[in-house]
Amino acid sequence: MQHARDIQRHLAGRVIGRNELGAPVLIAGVDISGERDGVAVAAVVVLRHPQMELVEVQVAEGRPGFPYVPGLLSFRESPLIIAACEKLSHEPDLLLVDGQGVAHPRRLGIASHLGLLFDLPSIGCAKSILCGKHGPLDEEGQAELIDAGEVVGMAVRTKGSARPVYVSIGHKVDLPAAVYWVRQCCRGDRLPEPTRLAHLAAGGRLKGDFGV
DNA sequence: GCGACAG
DNA sequence: ATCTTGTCGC
Repeated sequence: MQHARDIQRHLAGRVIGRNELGAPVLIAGVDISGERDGVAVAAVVVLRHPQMELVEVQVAEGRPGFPYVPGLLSFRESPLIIAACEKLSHEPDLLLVDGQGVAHPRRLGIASHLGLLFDLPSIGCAKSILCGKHGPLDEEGQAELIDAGEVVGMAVRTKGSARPVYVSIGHKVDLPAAVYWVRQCCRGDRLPEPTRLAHLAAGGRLKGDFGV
């Protein structure tokens, strides 16, 4: 599917890497579960900073109309995630995504793609690297993620001695702000609360149901 | 040509 | 993503 890659190269030029994020109050996290009999579940949760209390949860299920292809994740997951987000009654100030932002071969990972579609500040926080490499983490537990000579993200140790997560710009934020907010959202877990809870919700294991 | 490869 | 619990090591 070469066309999908052309779309990414085109949209990448629209990503805003300047920080337009103030102090977000409503932070949304999105994630999608693996298929069950061909059906996947997308979930979006909205938390209120700084208490990180759950404000809203919405889900949407259906058949991913696109296979998993490294680099084309958004074409597989975005439709269901968008369906779930359209049910929200709360408009988030920031979107946290389980996946890469611009730390992507064509600089348009799913976090950037969703940020553009919703015209919302977004941040990508992935559990592993898609492209790029980095040296040892510094005293802050961080190291720049570099691809083709460009700093595309940051490896960030968010908990104890656990392996780092990979933070990158989604849209309308800069890297320092992205790293700052990911750290702000981590509550004793390696992954930020928004995406962690979205993951649980997508798997139908979010305790204390929210009318889902 | 041979690997690497978000979820 | 998924197969899968307790266990070895610092």
